[in-house]
Amino acid sequence: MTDPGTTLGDLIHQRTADLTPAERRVARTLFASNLMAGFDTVAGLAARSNVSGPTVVRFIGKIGFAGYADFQRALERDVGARIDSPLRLYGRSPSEQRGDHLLDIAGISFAEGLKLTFANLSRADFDAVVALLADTRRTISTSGGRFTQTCAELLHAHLYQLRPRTRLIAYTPSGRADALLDLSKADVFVVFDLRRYQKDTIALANAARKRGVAIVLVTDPWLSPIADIADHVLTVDVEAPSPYDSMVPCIALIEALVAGMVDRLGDTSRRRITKLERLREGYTWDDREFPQGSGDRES
Amino acid sequence: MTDPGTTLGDLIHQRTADLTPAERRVARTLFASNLMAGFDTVAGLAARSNVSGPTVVRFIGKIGFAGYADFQRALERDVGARIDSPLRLYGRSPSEQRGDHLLDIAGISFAEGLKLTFANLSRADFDAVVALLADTRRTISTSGGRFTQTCAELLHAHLYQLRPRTRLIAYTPSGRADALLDLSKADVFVVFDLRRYQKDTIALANAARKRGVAIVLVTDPWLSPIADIADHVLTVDVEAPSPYDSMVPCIALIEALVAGMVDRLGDTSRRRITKLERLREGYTWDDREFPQGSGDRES
DNA sequence: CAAAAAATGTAATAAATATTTCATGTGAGA
DNA sequence: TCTCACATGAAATATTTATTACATTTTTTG
Repeated sequence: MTDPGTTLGDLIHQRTADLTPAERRVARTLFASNLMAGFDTVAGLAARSNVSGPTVVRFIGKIGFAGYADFQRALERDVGARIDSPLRLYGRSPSEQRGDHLLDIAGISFAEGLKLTFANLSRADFDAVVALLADTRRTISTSGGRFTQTCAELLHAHLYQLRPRTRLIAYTPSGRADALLDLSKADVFVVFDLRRYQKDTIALANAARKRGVAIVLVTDPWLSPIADIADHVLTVDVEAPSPYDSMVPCIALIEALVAGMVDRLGDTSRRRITKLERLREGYTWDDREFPQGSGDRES
Repeated sequence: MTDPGTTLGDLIHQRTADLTPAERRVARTLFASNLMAGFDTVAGLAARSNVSGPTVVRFIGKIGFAGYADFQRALERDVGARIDSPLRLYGRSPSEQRGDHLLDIAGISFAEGLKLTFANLSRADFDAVVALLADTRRTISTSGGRFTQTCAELLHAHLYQLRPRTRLIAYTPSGRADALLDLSKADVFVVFDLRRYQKDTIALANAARKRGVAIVLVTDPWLSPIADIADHVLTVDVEAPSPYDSMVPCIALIEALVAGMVDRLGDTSRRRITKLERLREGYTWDDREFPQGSGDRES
């Protein structure tokens, strides 16, 4: 059965490559429910995933189980290992808000989210993406959704500092349409898609795929449908101490990618940065009356 | 089905009095396994409890479920709500145990920076700022520098969701000039200025001061000159595992402020969010086919 | 653009499961 | 000791469920 030390989630992640699109949808619903959907019947899981029963069965077979019952038994052990102790479960009172100021709670929460995110990021994918981004012959296009456009902009700003041939796809229907025209096979398309996944972003990614570009997806652990067609998927946590999702881990990932690129590009990028700053000194409208600024990055 | 707020465990405990000895054994088996045994079949649970199938069925009926299937669905939700962070934490294939990958170093570094930032933030200033931002009679203007404009945009996007009268000052000379015209005494001006401090941002803040607005400054521990004239100063760390400064703690602070506002505004903001989402449903071209996401925020 | 291969769903089937019925066992009170 | 109410399980049954075989659709490839 499963190796000791390997969780069911890992197991599924490992075999993701061999899965067909419909089967991947099953994997997605599983992840989206913390695997809880696996306790449903075959038909139930199939319905939730918008696939047929046999697809679920084939999926279970592919990830290495003899049958659905076998899978459920493994699931029971897997989930059992991760559930809180009974004392915690039934002992906690509703108003057990240990902790004082919101800032204390938020600080811990953010820090934990970050650690989790970075611990679970695939090293292989991360390195591969850094390599892609550091390949200065390719053009890098970045894009995001309503909120995550911010992330795309930040990544673009950094990339722009480090290398030529970077492009930010404007978050407008026409901007996105135009972008498609220019995509060619040697390009890289970095797309941010956190829940709730936007249909138009998915459509954009699909169109990009057809043009043969390499697709890098940054998404949450529930996995955007774009994961099906992406060459590399990087997942970031979105848990936050508020009803909203957090972009903190996503921003951290972006900065980590940039750090990786700096390592890799070394002098090449350093020279470019210097050049850029010279240009800015001469041409920008700001900083003109106060020309003392000379550091790496400005705010 | 189960009452909201009552866990399955509580439910069983409540009905314990009505149970026969054999049925109580079933309850014991369930508790002994953190309810996990409930995912077994009727026959399986019966065997584990040393009772017969019918006893299990009668037990399920007594605690208020229509049938075993009904019980299992409830169990799924109950356990799912309490399970530890999904698949992570233990995950990761054996070969990639934490080591010296950039991601390991970056993860720790970011987490530490966050903890430090939040530990050192002034509680008083934080609360005061939340109060200011939650005062819906005032108009809130946000602005930033070349890089930190991103932060201003993010804060603006959140504020806009939560309350009326918010304004993002465009990062252009004319945009900033125009902004000054509209600033009045009852306004709040939130400005981001991380090193290296931009002269034009400082000038903008000075002009705003003259008009009598309340100034909230977010800066790094070295303090932008704006600190001298600001009403409230919030400092965030900028250390990063790269030659660049990090915006991660700054983003986290923004999200914490938003969390504070949600607490404070409560229903008022909730109603606004609902209204906004209704409007969007009617008018946007995206998101129509993917309504499954349950998160409040979209990407 | 056609042919081949792959993916996926439909329908049939076999297995298992939950549930009901009913007989047996157990203990309390006359 | 008898009886009655209740608890419990064995066996039968009706239902649900997983699985297989096959047909249809979609995608890939030459």
